[in-house]
Amino acid sequence: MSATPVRRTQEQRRTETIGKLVEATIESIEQVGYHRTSLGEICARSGVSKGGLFRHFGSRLDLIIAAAEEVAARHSAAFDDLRADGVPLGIDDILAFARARIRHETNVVWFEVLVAARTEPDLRERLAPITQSLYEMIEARAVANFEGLGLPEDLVRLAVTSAIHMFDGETIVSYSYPRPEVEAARMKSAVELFTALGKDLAAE
Amino acid sequence: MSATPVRRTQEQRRTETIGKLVEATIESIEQVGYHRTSLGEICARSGVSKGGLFRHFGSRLDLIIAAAEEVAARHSAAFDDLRADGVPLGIDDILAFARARIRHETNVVWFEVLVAARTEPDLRERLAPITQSLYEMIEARAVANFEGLGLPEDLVRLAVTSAIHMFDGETIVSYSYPRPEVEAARMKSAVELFTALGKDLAAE
DNA sequence: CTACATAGAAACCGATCGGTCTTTATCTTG
DNA sequence: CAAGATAAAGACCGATCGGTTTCTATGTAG
Repeated sequence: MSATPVRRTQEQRRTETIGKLVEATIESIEQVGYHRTSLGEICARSGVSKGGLFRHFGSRLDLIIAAAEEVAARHSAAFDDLRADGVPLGIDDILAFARARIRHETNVVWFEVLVAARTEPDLRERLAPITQSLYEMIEARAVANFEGLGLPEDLVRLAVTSAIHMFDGETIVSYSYPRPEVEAARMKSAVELFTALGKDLAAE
Repeated sequence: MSATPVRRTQEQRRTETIGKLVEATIESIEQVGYHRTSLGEICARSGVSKGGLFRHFGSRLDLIIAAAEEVAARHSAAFDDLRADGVPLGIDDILAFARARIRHETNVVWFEVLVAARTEPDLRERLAPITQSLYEMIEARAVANFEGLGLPEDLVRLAVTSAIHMFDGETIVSYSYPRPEVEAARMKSAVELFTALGKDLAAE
């Protein structure tokens, strides 16, 4: 009957179990939403028992926060891949990247948690710094990308967050009312608009 | 001890109770969110018993849908008030109106339900037509407002929905990460951008 | 190998969920 | 008024929730 008598250190067991729990939490929020992501659901998906769960996380909230941090970290990692060569990107590439990340399955975790945070003070308090540092990271990268082109930094920040918000709203609405043609047209227009805007400002 | 022996017709009792239930549902979603809006919560807020609730609504979902429809109807009514005189509005007024409606407390019901719908097929199916007709109403009004200025209808629709999505995303993020100065600057820039865009297109 | 600490399993708990059922109050109809 | 229909109350139900507790398995240190 064997079983798996693979010998692992305590540290290995610990991090592996934590990893399985966080991954299961992300997947569960993706697939069944924030509120149906119960501890039972997470345990079933991860194959970890409640006892195991509570050894590493003091509450459901702790696990949710860990999942949110992991999602933010993945966004960050995607940025690293994007500008690995250090060559500045065009506005079209940036918008395409932002849109793809926002529409990425992992990002629905962000939407779910963000909306839940509105009415859950504990969650909101702990999510706020994560949200803030995620935006700081994004904006800093955008500013760095356009460095030396004479674009006002504030405007770069405003433009990039505005585009993100637009894709956020579009994505959320598209779950219940998808309009692929309109969404494609929006992407096209956004590229044209922001490109023209960039040229105008750089020309000044 | 009296009580309230006010005589009402069955129709009056019916519509009054339904109204109280829908209103309580909207308030509850606003204040405690979609998922904590339980039947117990709704009954407590409305002063109606579970028996009374289930006389008029076959399930929690039915009541949620009724609340969503009411929220959409209120958006519609706000439009009626806005253009009561029939005079076309400027882009600044339109954006201000859109932003105010999206940030209005009642609209959080829409966000909550929209996000919940992603993972609840029953809700999504029934919310889809409501969402669609709400957008059709909004876009039709926008198109009507700019009639005769030579603006392509598709572009008007695209612009208005894009602005809405941008304010949607901004609003949702602002619950956990409010940035009043950035949000004000965004509004200002949006007005300038869309106004310039409108002039360019009308001039063609 | 022993003693101890950490990791993990699983039964268990009170509270709350959406929904049902039985009973009572109120209104309508003749 | 009486008889029937509709409205509303609230006790009740099984399922599930987050969390606790008890107990076992596994790794670590001497």
